[in-house]
Amino acid sequence: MSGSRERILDAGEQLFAELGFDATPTARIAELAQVPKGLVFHYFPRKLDLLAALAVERHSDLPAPPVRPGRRARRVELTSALLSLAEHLQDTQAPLHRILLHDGHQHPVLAAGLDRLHEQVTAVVRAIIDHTLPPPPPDDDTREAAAITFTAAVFHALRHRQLTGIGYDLRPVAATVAAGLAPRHG
Amino acid sequence: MSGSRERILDAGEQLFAELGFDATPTARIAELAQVPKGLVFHYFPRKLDLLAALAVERHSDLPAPPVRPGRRARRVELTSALLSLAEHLQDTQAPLHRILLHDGHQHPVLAAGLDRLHEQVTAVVRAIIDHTLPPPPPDDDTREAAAITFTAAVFHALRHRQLTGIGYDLRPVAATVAAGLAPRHG
Amino acid sequence: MSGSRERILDAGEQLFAELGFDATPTARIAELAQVPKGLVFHYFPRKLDLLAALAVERHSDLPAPPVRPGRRARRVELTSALLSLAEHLQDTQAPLHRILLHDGHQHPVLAAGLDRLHEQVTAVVRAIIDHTLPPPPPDDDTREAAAITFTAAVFHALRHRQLTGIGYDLRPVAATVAAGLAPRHG
Amino acid sequence: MSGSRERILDAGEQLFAELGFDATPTARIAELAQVPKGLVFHYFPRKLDLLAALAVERHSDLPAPPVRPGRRARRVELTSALLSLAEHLQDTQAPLHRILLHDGHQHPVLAAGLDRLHEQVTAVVRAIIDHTLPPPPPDDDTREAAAITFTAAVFHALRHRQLTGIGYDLRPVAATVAAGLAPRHG
DNA sequence: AATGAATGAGGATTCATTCAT
DNA sequence: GATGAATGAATCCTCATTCAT
Repeated sequence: MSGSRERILDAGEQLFAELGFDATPTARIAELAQVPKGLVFHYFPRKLDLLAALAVERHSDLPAPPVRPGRRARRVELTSALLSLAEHLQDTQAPLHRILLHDGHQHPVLAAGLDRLHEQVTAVVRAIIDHTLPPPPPDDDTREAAAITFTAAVFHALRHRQLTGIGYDLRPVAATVAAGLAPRHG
Repeated sequence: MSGSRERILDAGEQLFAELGFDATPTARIAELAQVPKGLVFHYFPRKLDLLAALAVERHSDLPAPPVRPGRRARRVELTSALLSLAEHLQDTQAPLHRILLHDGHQHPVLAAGLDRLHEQVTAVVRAIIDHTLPPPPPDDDTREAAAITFTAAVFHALRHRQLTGIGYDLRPVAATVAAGLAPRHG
Repeated sequence: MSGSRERILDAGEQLFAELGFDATPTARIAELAQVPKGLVFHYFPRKLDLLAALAVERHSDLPAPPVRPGRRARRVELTSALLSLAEHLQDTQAPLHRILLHDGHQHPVLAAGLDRLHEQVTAVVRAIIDHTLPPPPPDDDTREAAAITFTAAVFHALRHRQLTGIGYDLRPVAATVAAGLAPRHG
Repeated sequence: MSGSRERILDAGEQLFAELGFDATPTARIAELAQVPKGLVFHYFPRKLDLLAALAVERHSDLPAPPVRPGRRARRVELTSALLSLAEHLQDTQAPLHRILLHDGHQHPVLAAGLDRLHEQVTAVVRAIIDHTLPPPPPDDDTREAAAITFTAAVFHALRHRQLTGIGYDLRPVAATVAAGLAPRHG
């Protein structure tokens, strides 16, 4: 059993998330993983292979949307549910997410992981809409457009935080999306 | 007259946009600028100073929104105006914008430039709303929320294109934003 | 039964001939031999031991000279017989020969193998002279000198091909050697 | 004026000749040249560029054939002149010659240098024949064949010495070549 | 201001070899 | 005998930065 390989993946995940792929020396990964430098290359012939392995082996499904099903929802709850999803993502900041957002261009597998994450967030947003929007339900296109809109903004917020260290206020976005889902005049 | 300094800035702008800050050797900047390597450090003691100088000296105001004022606008034109703004930004891809999006974390001045760009885009979106949304005008908060929402999505689209090389479809976003601006039931 | 050992020798022979001793990683030998890396070192504690083993175990006698004994030969056949020997050697290019020519300095056993090969070629050339040179027979020294001369040139041709990939034209050499064997004025 | 560059070339020439290209660490070149490691790469971005530069900048014309023109020559002098050329080459062993013989395959420029050297040696041999062979002069083809034969053997002798450290006896070769140049029976 | 030689600290990667199982 | 994880020294090369002129 090779705990070393996992420790290397752990170390890579942590350091790539923290410093970025290019700025992380393999020596430091080995150090953090407490393995000799050569072992990193035993498992991952090139540094890039470690990055790719992370994208493949360390993806995790997004936690289920934090809504209480079966409860009668009101409009105001849509925005707060959306915001709590966003906050959750910003606070959690899964290391892999940071990596994908920062180094998604380094390898096709990373870009794929980014798309996957995008789709996952959209799915959760979709679910939130379905569970919290009071009837009548929106038509499919409207709902999808709303989900995509919020997802794009969430990604921007994550990236913004990564670049500046400051959270991005998504309340206006949640409000706009909620408004876009409201029934309109004929 | 020191055309050299400008040529160095030009070269840095181009290469940082293309390769990223870290991946651009100063030697290559000197080469592209056709100046000796030492001169780069004469004007910009550290590589980072060149990057910062770019953010300070090479920002440009966003072109005026491509709408014809004084013309009676209809709802459909709001989304198309928003989309043409987004397309314009994606197509133009000012080098400095690429730099800000990719390396905004390298220096406070860059983060500031990013905020500035954000505000500029929001201003243009605001103007588009004002010029193309048929009466009655939305209240200020609603308009602002819509502007912020579209701006966030535009930034995500720019970054998405930078990472994957593929344009991001903002039509659903424009539709949602437009819907969020429509008058609703009491 | 340890077919593994033979497969390792096969792989080493092929790769050393192709890439040279220094440029051949043991890992690649193991891979080609389809054995685990550790097994290579089980049989051959040092990489050099594998090379030496090749020189000892993989030498083969040169094929008999391609002449039909008992047949009346004419002068012209001497040069063509010499050339066909040379061509045969250049075309065959036994892996071990390539190894000896390229890495003869790595180990005394290799140098010995090189001498052995030299002697074998000389013997064949000697035989060709004996079988194809019309009477009167040359004196021993003359014949030996001719054999040595052609052998040296053959080795140069083999090495030339190894370095440049281009065959070396030995026709002038064969002609000179044949002329040197011809009876002269008192 | 950069004496450093020349010192690096000197060091490379010496060490490549002594140890071979692959077995010579650039660090050791820098050390011998008494320059910092980085300077080697300043002048020769890749190790191979240094090797190629040697082939281009360090070739030297072969010294004029050690014959005294205008003097009446006898047959015996042909063989001794050829041998003294060979001995001269074996003793001198210009570093570049060792490099070409050992690493001629590393770069096209080296292969070209090898051809050049071959041609130079042939030219000298040709000149020796012309100056020492008593009349009647041989026809052109015969002379050329003799020159090529001796050249091939000289190269073999040089390589033999490089591999084994032992000089190769070219007397039989010289004798054969001389015999091949002698006038024959019709 | 201008120049390019000089410097040396990394940094990725290779690879023979060892060793516990 | 067989296995592949483990080891770490060695090596090529990169690059920001300094500095003498």
